[in-house]
Amino acid sequence: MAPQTRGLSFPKIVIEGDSDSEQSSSSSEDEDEVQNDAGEESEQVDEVEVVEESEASTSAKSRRQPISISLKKVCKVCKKPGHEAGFRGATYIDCPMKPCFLCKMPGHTTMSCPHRVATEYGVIPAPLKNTHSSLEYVFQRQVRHHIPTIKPSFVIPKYLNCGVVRYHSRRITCLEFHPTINNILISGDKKGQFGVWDFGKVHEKAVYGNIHSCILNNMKFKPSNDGTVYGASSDGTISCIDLETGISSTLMNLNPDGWQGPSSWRMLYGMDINSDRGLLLSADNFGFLYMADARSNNVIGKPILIHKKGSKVTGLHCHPLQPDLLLSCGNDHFARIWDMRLIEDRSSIYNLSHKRVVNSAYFSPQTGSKILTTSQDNRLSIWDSIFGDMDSPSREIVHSHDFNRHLTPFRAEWDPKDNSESLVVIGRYISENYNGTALHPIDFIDVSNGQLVAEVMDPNITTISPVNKLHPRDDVLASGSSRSIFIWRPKENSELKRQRDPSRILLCGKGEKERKSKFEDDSGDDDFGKDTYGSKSSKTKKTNLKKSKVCSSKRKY
DNA sequence: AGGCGATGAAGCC
DNA sequence: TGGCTTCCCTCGCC
Repeated sequence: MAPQTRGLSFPKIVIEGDSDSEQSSSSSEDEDEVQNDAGEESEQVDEVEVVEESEASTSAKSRRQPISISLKKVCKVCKKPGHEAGFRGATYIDCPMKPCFLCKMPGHTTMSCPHRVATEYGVIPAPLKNTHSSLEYVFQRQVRHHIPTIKPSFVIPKYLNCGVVRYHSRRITCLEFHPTINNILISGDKKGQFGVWDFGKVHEKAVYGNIHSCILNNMKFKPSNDGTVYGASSDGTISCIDLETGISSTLMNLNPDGWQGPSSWRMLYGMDINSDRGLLLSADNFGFLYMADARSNNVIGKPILIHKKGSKVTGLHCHPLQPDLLLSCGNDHFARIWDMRLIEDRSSIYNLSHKRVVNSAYFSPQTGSKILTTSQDNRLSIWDSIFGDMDSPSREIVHSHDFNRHLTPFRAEWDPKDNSESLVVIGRYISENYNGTALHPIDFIDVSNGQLVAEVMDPNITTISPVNKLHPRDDVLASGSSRSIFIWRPKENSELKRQRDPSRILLCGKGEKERKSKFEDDSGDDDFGKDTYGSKSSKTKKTNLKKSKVCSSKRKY
């Protein structure tokens, strides 16, 4: 990470001997070092002590002491000696001086975090569901525990079916399934490029690069014409794209005068369509909501301040059944509910408070009675309008998704097919050691009880998958990981041969020809896993490959 | 293979 | 409020 290297790039190096202070401060870990050094005498000579001190004391010490260079290893996180944080093999060791990286509470590290080891993964029980008497407790524990849940088990698309590697030239920022044609997936990236992919035919794909000039934050199909897609971008425009031709027109432009500096450059993030009212809604990085007529494509009215002035509105969602309700979320740590009939500056009817930035907020897809939010405090929150209230979430689920730079923000998404409105998918930031490889799974969580239903991953995909979308009709998951897109299905059986067909994993971008020819060489190989997939080439992961039987190739995704 | 940087928010003064 | 520094598992390029 850049800040780490920056912090250590110009250390003051003190050349000193065994000063009194040094000896007295030596800890048990220093003793370990001594033991190690005893074995390898040559290392002792090369040791360099890295200390942050003033120039004066540095020169004074160097004058006084005979030259003996010693290197004391310090933790790269807290810069203190005695322990080290970082990857050991494929397992990340936390700095014990910092709060837990997962739940943010002090006193333990991620390794021993109760939210990581509990069977009910990361669950904070709903406040209203707590037992109030011992009798109730006995009932809950001994009777209710054995009552099976009355709902069908979830179908999890957990097998990698096909993918396009390096499809986009920058990281994926959004994905949408076509509302009527089953195998069409559209995608947007950080550069503003727009992709259309027929994952049924795998090879049929197109990327259009001249529509937006920077991040394509959100896309929506036009309800009255599913051959048209709207796109909201950080270039401040909403585009109207024809799916067949890739030809687009600009519906809205918030920066008609071009670049006048960062304080005036408007970027559009959240977007949704209210088909009952024929409205296209979008919101910007200064807290304002914009509306346009979805039929005439004309902008309607003035911008309305819906979040803290100057703060980004990260998402918008219209209620699936009640056209008068709108949900928004933003950098002001709130998700807010609005009545479209009365909407004006700061007129929200509910404000759902969070501890950090809210990445997304969605009504449950069928009844809209629940709200799911993803916040950068590493918690998913469920707000239940029937069995709870809007003052506090009816459930919070601790889940690792708090990385806020260099990755597309994580957004927990409902499964639109789940009638119980409880299955949710979200990518995981923190990695786990799976057979010696550090992987970042895509998590399926049952928000009715907080349990982790499934962790979806493939040993060949070592990058984080922040963008995930479940198909509106089929048991299909689309995931966006870095510049690549993957399709997952629930069964291997009949798909097995197809899945192991290398031609179902397309390689694009730089080195495409070379890679393709290599694939052709490999195509005769029965053991697909051995030679057609690869893994990361970083130091930690390379060592892991020795242990991993599957990942033995130099090639990577 | 290692350094670099694109980036965004929090927290401090 | 604004400027500056810091920040724990990125990722791809040079």
